[in-house]
Amino acid sequence: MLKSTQTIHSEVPEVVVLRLPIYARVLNQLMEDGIDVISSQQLGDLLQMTPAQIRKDLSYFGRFGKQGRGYNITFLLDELRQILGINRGWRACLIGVGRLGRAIINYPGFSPEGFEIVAAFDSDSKRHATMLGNISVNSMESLPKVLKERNITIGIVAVPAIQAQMVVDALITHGIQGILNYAPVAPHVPAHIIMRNIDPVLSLQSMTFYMKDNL
Amino acid sequence: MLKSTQTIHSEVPEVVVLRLPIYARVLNQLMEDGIDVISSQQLGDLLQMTPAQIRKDLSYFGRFGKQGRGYNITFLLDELRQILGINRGWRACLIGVGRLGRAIINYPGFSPEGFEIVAAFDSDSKRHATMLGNISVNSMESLPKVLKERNITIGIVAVPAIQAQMVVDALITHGIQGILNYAPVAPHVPAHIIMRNIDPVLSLQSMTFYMKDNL
DNA sequence: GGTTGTGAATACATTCACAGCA
DNA sequence: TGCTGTGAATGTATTCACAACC
Repeated sequence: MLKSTQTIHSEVPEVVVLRLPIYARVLNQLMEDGIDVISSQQLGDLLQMTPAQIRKDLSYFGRFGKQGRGYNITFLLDELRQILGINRGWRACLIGVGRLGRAIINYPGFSPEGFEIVAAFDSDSKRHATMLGNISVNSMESLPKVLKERNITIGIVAVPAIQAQMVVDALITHGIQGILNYAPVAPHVPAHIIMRNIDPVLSLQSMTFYMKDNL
Repeated sequence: MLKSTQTIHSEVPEVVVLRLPIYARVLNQLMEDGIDVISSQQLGDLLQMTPAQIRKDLSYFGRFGKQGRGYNITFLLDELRQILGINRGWRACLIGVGRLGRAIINYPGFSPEGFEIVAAFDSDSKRHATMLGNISVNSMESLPKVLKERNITIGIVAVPAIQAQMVVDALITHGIQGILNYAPVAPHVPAHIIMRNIDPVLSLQSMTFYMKDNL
């Protein structure tokens, strides 16, 4: 389904990739609102960014708009979902089922977007074989087997900082391709592994820089 | 306690500010490990970044190192904590005490870093006056009064996407300076308000871009 | 020798501005 | 006319490379 005319730049800047899901989300909302077409100007107003940036970002992947008209929302959303790889489901496992891990399993935002947590692991044997919702907690020893059997490609890490590097190494050894890390530390990973860190404390600590002189 | 010789650039790039907490965290770890001095080279190895970037980042705020030796860890950490404003406590409130909000209140990472959630609010009256740990859930109407009384400057938003803009507006109206937003949408805020978004789904969706062609 | 701090150079990201098209 | 797509221009961030210093 490739368009023969489109030019795909070999290297898309990562900042651009980070913005695509934001575009996809707002387009999805617009679609639900029953809107058909939108210009980069209007999109920029909604997202608080310049129309030129939106057009430039999209131009890395193809020519999706119509001059004089704008972008067809359904079409553009579809293209973006394909580009991002979110037009299909992804299977993830959770490592660490303490308070944080249990909160993650109960987070209702993943599954509607196609991210399904289909296995959980913990190093504490007291937690093994207990159930969390409809998945059971496995031992770390069963990691290789379960990852393979269930075709899991994403690991969600919710263990204490001290264990994070070890867990990440194990995940990578057994074929995980992407890691969503909630541990308050940034483990080292080889270049072909893609990792995202969720770290609310770091966010707060960079906020207070701007707040400390007020009042 | 200002050093008279140091030059403080009037505009520090935001990317630099975002990295400072990362430096502070690793320095804290090194201090606990009993290490006294570290070079930008060693720090760069630990953090997977170039020594030049670390030196340049720090140079925005002063001259903290010693040629031929490196940085005294205790001293640098202390300076960074002061620069970031994390050498004192911050009082936050939580808005939205659904599953996500309750997970946030129970998150054990905030308080050791000086961020204390001292009030909670919810628009659902069935939740009012219930207790979460040792704080009670207040009505949205009491927001102005409670924020003022308890000198709260940070708002943590954990409401559904649809309510997020309204809640953020209310927080700003009543004097909140910083917002940590967990809602899967980026509300609009005036320039003087500093907001950080925590959005694991966006993180996953930008991950899959790099994963979709593997295997 | 070893390491910082920093201008200069390079690399990268954003914005401008306009030709081209519906 | 109205808007896209995109080279060129500008603005920002990173890295280099070296004088200054311990």
